[in-house]
Amino acid sequence: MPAPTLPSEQSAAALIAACGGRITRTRLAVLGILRDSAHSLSHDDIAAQLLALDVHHDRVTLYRTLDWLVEQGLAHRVSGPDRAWRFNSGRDNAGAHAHFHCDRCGHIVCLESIRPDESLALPAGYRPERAELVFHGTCPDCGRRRAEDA
Amino acid sequence: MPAPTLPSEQSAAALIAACGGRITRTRLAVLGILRDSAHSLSHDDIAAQLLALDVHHDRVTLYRTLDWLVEQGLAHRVSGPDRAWRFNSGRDNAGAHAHFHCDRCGHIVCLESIRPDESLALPAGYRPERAELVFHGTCPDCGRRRAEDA
DNA sequence: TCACTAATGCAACATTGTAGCATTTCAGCG
DNA sequence: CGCTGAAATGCTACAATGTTGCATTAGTGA
Ligand SMILES: [Mn+2]
Ligand SMILES: [Mn+2]
Ligand SMILES: [Zn+2]
Ligand SMILES: [Zn+2]
Repeated sequence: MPAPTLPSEQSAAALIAACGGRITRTRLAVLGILRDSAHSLSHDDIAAQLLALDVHHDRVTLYRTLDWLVEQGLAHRVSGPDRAWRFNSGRDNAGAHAHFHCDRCGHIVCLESIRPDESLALPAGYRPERAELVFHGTCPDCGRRRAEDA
Repeated sequence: MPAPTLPSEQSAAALIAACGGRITRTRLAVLGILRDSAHSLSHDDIAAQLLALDVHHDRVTLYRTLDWLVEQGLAHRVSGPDRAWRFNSGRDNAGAHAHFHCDRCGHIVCLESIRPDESLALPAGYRPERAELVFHGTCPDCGRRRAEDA
C-alpha cells in the first residue's frame, strides 16, 4: 500500500504540480535548493547555487520564480538586514513564526517553535493583525566555532 | 535658577553640539523634522519637508546626515516594508522598543511602552542579544477614518 | 579676520528589484 | 508521437535606494 505522503516528503515536482504550475527546471531547482537549506537564502545565494548546478537562468526569471513560490505558499520571505529578501521553503502564514538572525555569519533561520505573542496590550486604537519577531545574536554554529577558537 | 533641562526640551542645536558635531542647517532642520513627527520618516519624506522649508540640500548629504544622527544616538532607524529605512528621533538601544506598521497608511510608529520579551526560550545553542518586534495592522487614525466612512 | 578641517555638493557607481515584449517551452490533445 | 495555445522565460530598459571619491564650502576656535 502507498504510505501517506507528508508534505515534507513530496517531491518538488509534485508540490509545483499541485499548485497548477508548470514544472520547469528553474522552479524544480530553486524549490529543491530552498528545501535543502538549513537557513534562509537570498536571491544572490540561490543564483550562485543555480550556477554551480549548471541551471542556466536569467536574473528576472529567478525573481519571478521566487515570487511565484511565495504566492503559492511553497516558500516564504523574510526581510534581511541589508534590504534584500531571504527565502525559505514552506508557508509562513504571515509571520506565524519567529526568526533568528546571526550577527556573526549573517544567516537567518526560522524558529518554527516560537510564535510572536499576539496578546500584548497595545496603546488604545491600535489593531494589530500580526506580529513579526526577529531575534539577533549568535547562532549555534558560530557559538561552537567561537568556543573552539578559544 | 535655570530649570533642569530634560533631553526632550533641549534644542536641536544643543543636542548636536553635545555630540561634538558642527551645527549646520541640514542637521538642524533634519533633527527638528524628526522630533516634530509623530511617526517614522523615510529619506524621501524628509527630503520633501526640507524642500518645503527651503532648506537646500543634496541627496547624499541627507543620507550622511541621517547616518550621523543615528551614530550619535540622536535618531534611530527602522527597516520599512519597501526596503527603505525609516527614521525617528531618539536613541533606540538596538531594538529596545517595539514598532507598529499600519498596513493602510504605511506609517510606522514607535511603541515605546512595549519591549520585546527577551526571556523566550530559544532552541539550544542560540544566544539572542536583542529582539525586534514589529506589529502590523491598522493604526488609530486609520481605524477612526474607517469608522467615519461607515 | 584667519586657518583648519568637518561637512557639503556633485558625478559616477552599486545593488536590488520591476516592466514590457518578443521568444521559447511545457502540457494537454488528437 | 507531433501540434498548439498559454505559461514561463530571456532580454533590455528602467526605477528606487543607497554608497564612494574627490574637489569645494563653510563652521569653529584662535
Ligand atoms: Mn520562516
Ligand atoms: Mn522606534
Ligand atoms: Zn552564525
Ligand atoms: Zn494608518
